[in-house]
Amino acid sequence: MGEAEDAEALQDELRRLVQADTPGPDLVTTVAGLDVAYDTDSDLVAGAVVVLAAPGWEVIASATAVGRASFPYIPGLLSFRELPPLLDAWEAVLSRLTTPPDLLVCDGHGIAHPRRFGLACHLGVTVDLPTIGVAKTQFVGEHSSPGQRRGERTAIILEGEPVGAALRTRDGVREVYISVGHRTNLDSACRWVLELCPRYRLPETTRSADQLSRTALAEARLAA
DNA sequence: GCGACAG
DNA sequence: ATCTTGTCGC
Repeated sequence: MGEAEDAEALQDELRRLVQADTPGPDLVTTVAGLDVAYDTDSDLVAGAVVVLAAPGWEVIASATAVGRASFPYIPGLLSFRELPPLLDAWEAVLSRLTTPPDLLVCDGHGIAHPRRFGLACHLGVTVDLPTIGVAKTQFVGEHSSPGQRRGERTAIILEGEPVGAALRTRDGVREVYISVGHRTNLDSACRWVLELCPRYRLPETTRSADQLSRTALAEARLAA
């Protein structure tokens, strides 16, 4: 059995641990954003985690982790490539906080995945906190085009099941793709994403984590 | 078999 | 993912 087959089998096992929602009032005061940057001509990777606080989304904590890519990019197995650097950065940022973030926003999909276990699900069951996936491009399923106004959305359907939403975060911009990761629901996910997009198409968490991971990678290249 | 395919 | 600043268009 190859690495890919092992990884797929693990996804089918871990999928059982995904929880649909966290009961109780969904107060969100801090949100984490996570991203990974890759070097063009080496296996250097940099994971970054930023923590933003409502309502202004200022960065209250952040951490990065530089390492070597240990798994290739294979559609459907992205989490096996990105989780190592993300978890390293996650541990670092947790040590700088007194309270864990209320929500983690991932760059990629959650259950909108061939085996219903994308990056957001894998990260969620690993840290056991609410996670959502916010992807810039579609991966699986079909959906109609949502209206051109901010907040409009359509369902992403995979094999007859709703697995996410194509959400317009700003008037007239291309939609983003939202799906549940762990311990949350699609309505809450879309609401949080809209709050995180007061000005741009992508959530402030995504923008901030993306920028931090790139600068961390650039610094690592100089040192190496 | 062929093409598509998150980041 | 990555190559990359200013610039064309609404």
